[in-house]
Amino acid sequence: MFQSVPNSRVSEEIAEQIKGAILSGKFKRGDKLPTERELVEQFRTSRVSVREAVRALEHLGLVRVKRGHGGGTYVSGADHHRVAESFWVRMQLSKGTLNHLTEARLLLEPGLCRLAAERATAQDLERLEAVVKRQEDAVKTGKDTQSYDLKFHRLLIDAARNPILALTTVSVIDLLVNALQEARVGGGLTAHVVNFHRAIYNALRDRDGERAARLMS
Amino acid sequence: MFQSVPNSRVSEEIAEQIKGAILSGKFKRGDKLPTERELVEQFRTSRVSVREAVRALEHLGLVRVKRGHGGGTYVSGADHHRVAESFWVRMQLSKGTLNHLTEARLLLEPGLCRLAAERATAQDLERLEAVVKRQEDAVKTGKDTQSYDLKFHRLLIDAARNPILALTTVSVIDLLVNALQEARVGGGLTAHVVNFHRAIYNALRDRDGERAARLMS
DNA sequence: TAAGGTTTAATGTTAGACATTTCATCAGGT
DNA sequence: ACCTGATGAAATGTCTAACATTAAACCTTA
Repeated sequence: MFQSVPNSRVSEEIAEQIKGAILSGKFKRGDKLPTERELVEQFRTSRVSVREAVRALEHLGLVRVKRGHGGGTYVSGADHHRVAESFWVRMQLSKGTLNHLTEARLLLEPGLCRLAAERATAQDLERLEAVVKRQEDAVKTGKDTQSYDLKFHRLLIDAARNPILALTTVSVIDLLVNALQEARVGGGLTAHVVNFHRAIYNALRDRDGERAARLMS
Repeated sequence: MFQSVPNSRVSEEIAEQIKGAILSGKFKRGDKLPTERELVEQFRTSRVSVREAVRALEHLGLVRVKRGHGGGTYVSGADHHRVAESFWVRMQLSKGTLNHLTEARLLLEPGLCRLAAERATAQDLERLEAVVKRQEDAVKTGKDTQSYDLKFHRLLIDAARNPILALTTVSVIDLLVNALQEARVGGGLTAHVVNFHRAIYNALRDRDGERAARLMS
């Protein structure tokens, strides 16, 4: 019915403008925004408000702030950590447990498998196979395989080409890995896991989403 | 190997402490935190740092700040809007579309149905049925049904008892509803929808997760 | 050439004043 | 009684200006 009124807080107005500039591509990943002092001049406001706006963008995961010489505000591509933190907080508020995280993962990843089976490009498959291969080597030589494990899941998530599901799933996995590491619950089943990865890769290559999803569970 | 060093920013240290107090239950939903000035005294720091900490909690969705007489910082229960905003930003960064949101919803909700079929309490079922009934009445008298539609989905999500999936799904639905409203894409299928709700309710009552999930798709 | 000190450019922090918003209260007029 | 408007009080919001800290680059010297 009515239009929303302009933001009452100066910093929100500033944040909106900068956010718009980033999302519209005026600033690209890695670019440096003007310094706080320059922004103060451009927006004709105080440093306090500018800093508050920059913080807001930081909390959105849109920028990273570095201090010291050569520091400043840099546009940072895709950072899931803020969302992960929100998830974590929400879980504690709701008396959630690690089981809830696992449950979420178990719901999300098979679905992502189906999507990935449809959408994975040749390059996606290539990368996936490379990781599986390196993981197999690592298993044989008894090296640590967790980093390959994570990389496999990340690649699979990217291959599904859905930014929302990707952000969610990456956050969930990140929390799970952290929490399990905290609890010293080591892998153990490494050899087992790599076989599954190989099988999932094969299913994706054959565009068999159902089989991939089943394996993922 | 080594422990992480304490947060370099004063405000982060403050935010951590307050967050801990809230999560540990020292402050409950609706409680009012001390005023900025009081916090300055307690933490022996400056108002700027305190304000920055409070903003961080605001961005986490943990507190709401009101100005004016009777204003202050209030602990706010469950607010999904910040996560929804993160989702939205990420979608724009990744050139995502509404289809991606729909896709996510289509992946999440059937899964939630399965969980809800297992876990819904008598009270959950009661509330769900009440909403379905009211929606049926609204359809007959030609009234607007969207609020009942939303309520049904919210209740179903809650019944699944998984805070992470709930937060995600509520955010996705919220974005979808907003975006569709923006695009003036009205419902139209209201009568159709309510029949599905009734059928899903029946499936949940019968603890038939599979059937409920299929209907939800 | 490598170690270590110095400069410098940026953000981080502090202090204090003033502006604004919001609610509560009370007075006055209808 | 009841609406209307003026006043006051309590909180956050904003501005200014100085100083602290950090981290990269540069320069000096053994």
